[in-house]
Amino acid sequence: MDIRHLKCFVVVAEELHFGRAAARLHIAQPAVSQTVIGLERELGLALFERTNRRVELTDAGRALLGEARSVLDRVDGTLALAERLRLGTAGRVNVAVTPALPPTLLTELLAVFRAAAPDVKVVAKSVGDIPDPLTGLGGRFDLAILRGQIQAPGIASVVVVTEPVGVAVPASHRLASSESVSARSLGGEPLAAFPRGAAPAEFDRIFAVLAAAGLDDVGEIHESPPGAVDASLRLVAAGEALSLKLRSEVDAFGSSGVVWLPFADVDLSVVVSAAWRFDVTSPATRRLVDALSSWLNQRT
Amino acid sequence: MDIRHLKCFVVVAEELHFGRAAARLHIAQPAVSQTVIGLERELGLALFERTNRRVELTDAGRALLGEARSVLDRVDGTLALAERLRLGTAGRVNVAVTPALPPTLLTELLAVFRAAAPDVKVVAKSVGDIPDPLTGLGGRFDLAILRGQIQAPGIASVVVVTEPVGVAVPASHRLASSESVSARSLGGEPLAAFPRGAAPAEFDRIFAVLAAAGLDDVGEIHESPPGAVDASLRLVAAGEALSLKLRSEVDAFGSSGVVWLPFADVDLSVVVSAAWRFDVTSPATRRLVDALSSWLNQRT
DNA sequence: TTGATTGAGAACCGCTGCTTATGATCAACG
DNA sequence: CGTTGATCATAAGCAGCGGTTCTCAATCAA
Repeated sequence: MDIRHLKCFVVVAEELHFGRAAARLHIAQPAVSQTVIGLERELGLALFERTNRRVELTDAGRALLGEARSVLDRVDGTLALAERLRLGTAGRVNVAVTPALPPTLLTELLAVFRAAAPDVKVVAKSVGDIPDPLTGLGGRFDLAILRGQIQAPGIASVVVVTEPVGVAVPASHRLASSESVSARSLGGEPLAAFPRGAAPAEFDRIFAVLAAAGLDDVGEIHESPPGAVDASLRLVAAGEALSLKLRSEVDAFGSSGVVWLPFADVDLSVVVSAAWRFDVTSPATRRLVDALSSWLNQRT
Repeated sequence: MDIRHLKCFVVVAEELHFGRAAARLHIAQPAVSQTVIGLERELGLALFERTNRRVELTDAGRALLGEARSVLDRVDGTLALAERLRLGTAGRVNVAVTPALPPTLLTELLAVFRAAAPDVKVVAKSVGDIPDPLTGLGGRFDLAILRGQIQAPGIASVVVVTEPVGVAVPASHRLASSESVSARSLGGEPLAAFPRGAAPAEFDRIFAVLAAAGLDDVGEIHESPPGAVDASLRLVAAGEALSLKLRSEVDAFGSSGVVWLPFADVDLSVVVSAAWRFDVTSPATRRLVDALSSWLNQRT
């Protein structure tokens, strides 16, 4: 049995006329006869009762018509799904996400993706601070949202947002009333930060910049798990430490015992970018990237 | 796209190995490659990611696998239904039924049919007293349950039950205490009966037999619609008339003001038979007929 | 490097499914 | 009652497709 057989059967059943059925199928009438006869032979059942003047469904034909239609419906469904997969309006995109992004960014991005392609299943997976998740993890990811920018052959990327790092200060602290702080003024203050081992390059870059701006005596460092922004900020709120943070991270922190101050003399910006393999991208990924870039343009 | 394509796709997806898939499909390996490639071309999607050492489903392949399986399931369902239709364990049988059968007979027969073939839809339709519903109504019926026996070429029949006609008498009537009645003793009594026009041959046969046995002055006749046994019996219960009835009809009549008496001198038996076209019978009809005859044999 | 494994490509061939032409049958109609 | 038209089935021919076998290319293990 074949889809061709079923299609032929269904159309003849609808027309009850071999000639018209043939016209609808864009084939000649004898082909229709042959196909129906072939199906009847294979099933061992008469599907139609033909007089030379009228064609009628047999009871068996009536019973099988529904089944045949459901097969064809499923086939159409399959083709439709293939179409959507091809166009990128359906599918699955695996997104690698680094922790410690601006707190609302991921949900914003997911909303953008959902709006652009509701039937695309976006699976965001938090990865450690891997230099290049796209190629590094056996290519299991289609898209990556990272801090910094990837420099690798075949990898395209776009900056999603860039936000300056400042200092989270307890409301009771002597610096809390300032407009901004200098690097040097952090001297001797206890700091809450992620452990150096979690992202040595980032860690060293930050303190190199601060040192260059005059911070020579770094105070004690309270380590919190990477990505655990709240843990650091609770220490700050308790007056136990200062912490390098994004303004949005402080804003998102519920309790109000913390003040965010920009640096006056150094620029510690966090750049968040999206990256994907430029050569091999699934249609769904391509569509998400397009949605992302048009969202960025529109937001200027 | 073709069922062959889908089957091939599903098997390869299950085996993740073209050679083994070919073995399961009982074809050579290149045919499997060609078929899968053909499907991928048609859909415009890569379904598998092949290294020479490993075969994996792509995301698109994973998404389509379920669809493909559901198509194949429906196809299997269709073939299974065809099989059952061929064997007669599924289908539809149109049964022509004459009114005025013994009251419980039809439900008994339907129960027998249901037990023999639960998935066969038995549609009983009451027809007037047509001499031969099998051929007379454009052959729309597969089976007929009738009074009397059909004598027609190509029609097979079997007697289902035969039951004597007696007289339903009001409990207060002078005859009510008799063991039986003679034809002559009905002389002058008002009778409740179906109108002669409903079945002239039957009507005339009955009264000819009664006349031959000595009934020469038939009383007034109250007509009830054919098949309206209760209407006649209510007249009897009210003492307004006698009525020719089957014992089972009187037994089935709820109220108890009616007595059934057999005839002492005439034999007015109702024969109920099932009839079907001997040459063209659908498998389901054949199965029901078989069930009926084995039920009759077993009931001896 | 060598051998084994595995998927893809090439060449061939028979079956199948489409075509056109024709036949058979029945209803409608003059 | 023969004729005509409509309709489905059959016949014969041809092209394409799906299968085969043989072979190659790439990769991994030894």
